[in-house]
Amino acid sequence: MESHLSIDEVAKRTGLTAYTLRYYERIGLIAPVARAAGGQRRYAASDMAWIEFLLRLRTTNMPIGKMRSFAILRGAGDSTAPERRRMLEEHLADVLAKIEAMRQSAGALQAKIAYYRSLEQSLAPGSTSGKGDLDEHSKPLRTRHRKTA
Amino acid sequence: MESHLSIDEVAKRTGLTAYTLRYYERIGLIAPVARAAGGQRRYAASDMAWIEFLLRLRTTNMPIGKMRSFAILRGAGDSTAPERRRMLEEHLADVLAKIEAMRQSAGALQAKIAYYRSLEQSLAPGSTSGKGDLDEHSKPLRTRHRKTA
DNA sequence: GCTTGACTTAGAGCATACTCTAACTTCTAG
DNA sequence: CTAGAAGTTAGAGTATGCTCTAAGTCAAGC
Repeated sequence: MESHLSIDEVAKRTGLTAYTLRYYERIGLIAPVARAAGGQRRYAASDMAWIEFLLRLRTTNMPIGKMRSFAILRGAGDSTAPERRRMLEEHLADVLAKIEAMRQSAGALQAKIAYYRSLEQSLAPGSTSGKGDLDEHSKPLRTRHRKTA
Repeated sequence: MESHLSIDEVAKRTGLTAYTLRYYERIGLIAPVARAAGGQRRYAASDMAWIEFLLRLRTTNMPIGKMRSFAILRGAGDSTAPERRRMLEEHLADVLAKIEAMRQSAGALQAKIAYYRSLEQSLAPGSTSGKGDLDEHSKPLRTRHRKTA
């Protein structure tokens, strides 16, 4: 295990930029990383594991503020494990709901695409029936955004 | 069909705020809505259908800029249908990829939660073996963010 | 006629998440 | 020894997506 990666190495491996890695450290998402002589960052394997976990949270749209809270709890020791678990459970529920919402909408997009295809069929050859306004369908929709918390 | 909803009605039905509805109209996401005497907006059923479609795009994280492009093509008539279809197909591919990424990460979260649970088991009763640093696992990760376009 | 309340507009302000600049230091190679 | 590449910091700037304010208009009720 190479427990001494430079910031550029880490950037390459994680897909984050060096800017972002420093930013995450500044705001407390990543604990202060070890330094080589001269002050350069040297990332340990444990730093990498944590960053990878952060990226999982980011992939699932956890806001940075919550990631920070989580990071702080983590820094406070094992006694915060239950609270961290609860945070993850809550987040997971959000994630699963979001996945389901996206699946639904992906289905609607597929239907729309199919509709466009059939429309192109009836327009391309020479059917002069081109006077339908398009966009005649959509299933009911239920979304709620504001003041739901 | 009540083809004459006020902005507040539409806000209630869509979960958007009146602010957001006006904003969407201003930036060209929604075509200028019909007005009652006095200038007040009156949304037709077709407006509602379009807004619901926009919400599908939003749910699937399409940026407003792309929605705008789509809206403009739509306003340009049926001849732009093929291009719109291509846009949707591209977007759908993104969405499916995102869903898969989220599914993966949701799995990792579940594993983490299970880990916390077992940890709590071994910490709660009175096992004084509480000196493991936690967080010892994570599967490989592959993400790419910058300069991939 | 006057107030009230819901609407209108243009434009300012805010939250989130980076992204970059400026000025400086330090390591490495020739 | 010196040039260049790569790193450092604090802080400014940018993109996105709203969200709200200020000032004004309009219809309806008292």
